[in-house]
Amino acid sequence: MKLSKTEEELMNHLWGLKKAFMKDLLEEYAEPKPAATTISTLLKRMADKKFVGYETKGNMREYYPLVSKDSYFSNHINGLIKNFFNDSPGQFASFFTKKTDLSSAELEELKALIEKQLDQKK
Amino acid sequence: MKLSKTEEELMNHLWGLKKAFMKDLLEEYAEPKPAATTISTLLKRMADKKFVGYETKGNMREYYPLVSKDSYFSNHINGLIKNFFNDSPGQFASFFTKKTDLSSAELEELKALIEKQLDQKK
DNA sequence: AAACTTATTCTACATTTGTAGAAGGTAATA
DNA sequence: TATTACCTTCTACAAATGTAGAATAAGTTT
Repeated sequence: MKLSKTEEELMNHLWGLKKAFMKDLLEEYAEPKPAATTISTLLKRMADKKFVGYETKGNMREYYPLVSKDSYFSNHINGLIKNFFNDSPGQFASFFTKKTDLSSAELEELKALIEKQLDQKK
Repeated sequence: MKLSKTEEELMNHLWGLKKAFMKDLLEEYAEPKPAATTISTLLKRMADKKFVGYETKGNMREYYPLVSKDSYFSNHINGLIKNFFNDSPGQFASFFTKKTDLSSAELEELKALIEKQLDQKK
């Protein structure tokens, strides 16, 4: 099961807030905000799909993610890589660094990260 | 406008072949292959969306991509980055290298690539 | 207790997506 | 030229998606 595009957007807000009432989530949206019922519908669908859980507090619910952003993304990206880059993360990585505009600072940071990973491999 | 998941899959085959008749595309699929009409429907929708063009040859068409895989992906990835990583490619990159399992060789390659990019920035 | 606020569920509906049969066209072939 | 092989378009339809009004429920305030 997967989230749709708009559900992903909402999920992302929820990841940011960690825990939130419907009202809080609605606030995250830029104008023009969607109708509150729209958010509710999405939350219900996401709860049905087991992507969010909630605790009932009075007449409302405090929602929280049931999957971490990290694990959600690993799948997501791996699917992408599988589909478009012959299942080769390396191919994807090189495409990525070539096609996105990273600043020098970001490149340095990334380089350091890679060196650290190389170290750990030994 | 965007391609749907299945359209993307078909597009990916087309990128691989560069030019192809419906028959050729159908062959790319693993068993159980979809119905030929299904592929035709998708091709028509993709043509309507201006993602593929074609040359008529007799009673059939030779299809070809109207957008390169590279540019399609830049958008795709940038959307992803915008949505989930605060619009920060660096954040995404570090997430990526941490979460995917790159081999030492791939890491080395990536490091070299980054160094080259750093050089060019000067 | 009445009125108000706010959230949730039900219902609804237009679009998009995934699939494919039926019908109709052209080129090659028997 | 009748048949065969393919292809494309038309039509269809179920499921998923994007949105949101109406109805309902439960605290909150007056």
